Amino acid sequence: MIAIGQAAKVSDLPVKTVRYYDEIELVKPSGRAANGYRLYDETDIRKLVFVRHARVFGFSLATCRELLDLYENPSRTSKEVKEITSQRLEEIRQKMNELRHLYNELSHLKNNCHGDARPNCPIIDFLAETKECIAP
Amino acid sequence: MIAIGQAAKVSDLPVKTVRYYDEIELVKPSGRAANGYRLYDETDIRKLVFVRHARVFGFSLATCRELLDLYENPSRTSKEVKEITSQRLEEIRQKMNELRHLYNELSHLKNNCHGDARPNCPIIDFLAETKECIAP
DNA sequence: GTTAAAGTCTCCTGTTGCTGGAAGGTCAAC
DNA sequence: GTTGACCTTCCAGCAACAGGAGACTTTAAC
Repeated sequence: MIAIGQAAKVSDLPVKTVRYYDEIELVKPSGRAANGYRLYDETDIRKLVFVRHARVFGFSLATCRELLDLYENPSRTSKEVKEITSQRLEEIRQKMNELRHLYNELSHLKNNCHGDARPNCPIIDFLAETKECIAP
Repeated sequence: MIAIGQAAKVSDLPVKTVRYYDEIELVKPSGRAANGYRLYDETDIRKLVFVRHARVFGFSLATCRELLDLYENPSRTSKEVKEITSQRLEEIRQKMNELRHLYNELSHLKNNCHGDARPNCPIIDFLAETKECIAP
C-alpha cells in the first residue's frame, strides 16, 4: 500500500489527477491510513494505468468507466469492448474529416494571401463575408 | 438598430452566444434602448458574422479577438493575418497527425479482437498493460 | 531536539465556450 | 387585461483537470 505521490509516479499520472479520479469515483484508493492519507494497492495502480492508456486514445472518462467495468468483469464479452472501440474509431474518423476539410479551405485562403505590408487580405475578406445574411 | 433576437437570427448565432460575446467584450452592442435592451447596428452584425466564420475554422475566441482587431484596423498588414492563419494550420496539422496515429493503433487492436461472446480481448489486454511500470 | 523540506489533506477558483434555467421586466396583440 | 413572445440579470453546469491557500504530518538533516 503506497501513498498518492508514489501511486502517481508509478502510474505516471499527476497527483491532482489521481485525486480527481478518487473524487469522481473512477478509481478509489483501497484504503486510508490513520492520518487520512489515501492508500493504493497494486490493483488500484493497474486501474490507474488502465485509465491513462484509455485516455491516450481519447476515450472520455465516462467511457473509461465502462471500459474499467468490462476490465474487471470476468464475464465480459470481447464484443462489448469491440463495440466501444468502433464508436471511438468512428468519432476519430469524423474529426479527421472535419479537420481535413478545414485544412483545405484555410490553406487555400492562405495561399491566396500575399502576406505583405498591405492591408488587402483575402482571408479577412472571406471571414467578413456577409452575402448569406446581409444585403450589400 | 435591432434587438438581440433579430441580431442573433441575422448573424446565425444563438442569442445566448451573442449575449456571451457582449459579456466578454468581444462584440458589444452599439447601444442600449431605454428599457435596457441591447441594440445592434449593421457593423455589430458584421462583427458577429466575422466571429462565427472564424470560429468555424477553430480559431479560439482569443484569436478571434486578434482577427477582429485586424479586421477593424485599416493599417493592418496581410502578413499579420497570414501569420495567424499559418499557426492555426499548424495546429490542425498536428491534431490530424495525432488522430491518424491513434486511429491506426486503435484499429489495429480492433482488428485483432474477435468480438465474440468470450471475455478474452486484446484491446483490454493492451489497455491493462503495465510492463512499463509494474514488475509482473 | 529542532527545524526545514517534502508530502498530504480539503476546499475553492479558474480554464473554454458556451447552454440551460429561474425570476423578473417589457411590449404588442387580442 | 391577459396571454405570449421578447428581453434583462444572475447562477449552475459541462469536461477534465490545474493551481493555490491553509493546515496537518512525516521525514531528513544538523
